[in-house]
Amino acid sequence: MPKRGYHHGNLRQALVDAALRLIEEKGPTGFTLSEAAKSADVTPAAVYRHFEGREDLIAEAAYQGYVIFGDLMEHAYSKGQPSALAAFETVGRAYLAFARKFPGHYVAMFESGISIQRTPELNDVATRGLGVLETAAEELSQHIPPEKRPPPQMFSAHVWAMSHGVVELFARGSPGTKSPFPPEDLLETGIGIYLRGLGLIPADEES
Amino acid sequence: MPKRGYHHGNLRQALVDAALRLIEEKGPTGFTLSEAAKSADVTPAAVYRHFEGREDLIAEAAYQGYVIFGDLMEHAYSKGQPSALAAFETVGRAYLAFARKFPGHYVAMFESGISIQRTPELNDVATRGLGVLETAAEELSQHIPPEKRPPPQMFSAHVWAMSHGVVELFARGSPGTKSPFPPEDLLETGIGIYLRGLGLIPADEES
DNA sequence: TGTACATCAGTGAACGCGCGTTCACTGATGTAC
DNA sequence: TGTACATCAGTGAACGCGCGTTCACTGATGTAC
Repeated sequence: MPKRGYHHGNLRQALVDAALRLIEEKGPTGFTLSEAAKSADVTPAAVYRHFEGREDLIAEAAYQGYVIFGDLMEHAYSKGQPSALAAFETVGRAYLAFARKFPGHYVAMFESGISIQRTPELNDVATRGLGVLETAAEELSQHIPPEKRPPPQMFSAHVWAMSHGVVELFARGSPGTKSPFPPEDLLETGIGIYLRGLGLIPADEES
Repeated sequence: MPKRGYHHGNLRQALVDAALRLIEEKGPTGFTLSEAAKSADVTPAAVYRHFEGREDLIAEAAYQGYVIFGDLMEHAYSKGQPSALAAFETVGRAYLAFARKFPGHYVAMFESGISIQRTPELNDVATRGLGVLETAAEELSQHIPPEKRPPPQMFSAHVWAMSHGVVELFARGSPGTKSPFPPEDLLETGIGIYLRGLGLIPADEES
């Protein structure tokens, strides 16, 4: 353990971590600056040494989430290469994996009300992660028979929507929205059926 | 206008309406009991004549939402009869229509953290609305070639997830998640492709 | 129809609480000589 | 190596605020006779 002296040593990151933990537990609005400070063993006023205020702290948490998200998506994308289909499926799976593994980040990113355009840096990093999904969709799109090829943006919007829906409804402990299926399976089969509808998977082949 | 006397006349419903307006504008946690009371031209304490407290007021808003939701879903279902496919598609469209037309209710129902099991009445009415989706899925499921027939619950979970995802990401004004397509089209095409993947729509037919 | 009275929907003051934010401060740490 | 000093990360007290909730109350409304 780091020596606990008068100076914290890495308070900035400790506050972000505390915020993420709180956001994960109580939702984006259940989190308070004071509680995050307390959780880092520090006075609320100390937060202002490192952040402009409450919003700024959440934004940093979201930022870090987008960085991880972008890395995971890019890694998944390249892992599936050179097959456009494999790359796309791996990216889809990475989306859910991210939401499961980093629920605090996920909430900070997509449910905290933080605008993606808050700063240019935030916008950049967010665009990168979501861009991977769009790139994968675009590439896969080339393989779709032209007569049933939707615009790639629509394509990726569908997949994003289904992924997000599965996360929100079934991957979280929201009461009353339980499903007898694990979210991984739900997303996997859902995307599989969708891709079959696009003619990307033969009708008799399981993804 | 109702005469503004000492007694309000219909304060209970006025409070629910105010709550719905606030929830729609500021999200489920942005809403406060005090503000709802002020918005109904009444002291915060007056709320306690009609509700047990803040939670109870939100729960009533959600309850009323589920009632409308159930009615709309049932109506859509019967309108699509006797074709299982038409019924299903109409129900799907009704889902989005509800979210668009009653955003306050939608948020109160699915994002406020109110448990569906809060009261038996709430549970009943919620189960009814969502049950229609499941029934429609089950029925349509009969027409799916057995070798690619998923369990009906999985089927309806997919559709629910995509619908919810479209609502959350594209039907609301969440900044940064704009799509060049109207949510109606997104959902319509998304479900269409999905159904084609199940072999429910011939490959060359547009829904 | 008029009067006495019970009901009960609202008031208004008060409460304790935790919030985000500010401010002057202190004392540990790092640097210059 | 030792000392003087600047820096700056934290403290702790204070603020004003709006929140949800309680309470004794008041006075309009509805009812019984």
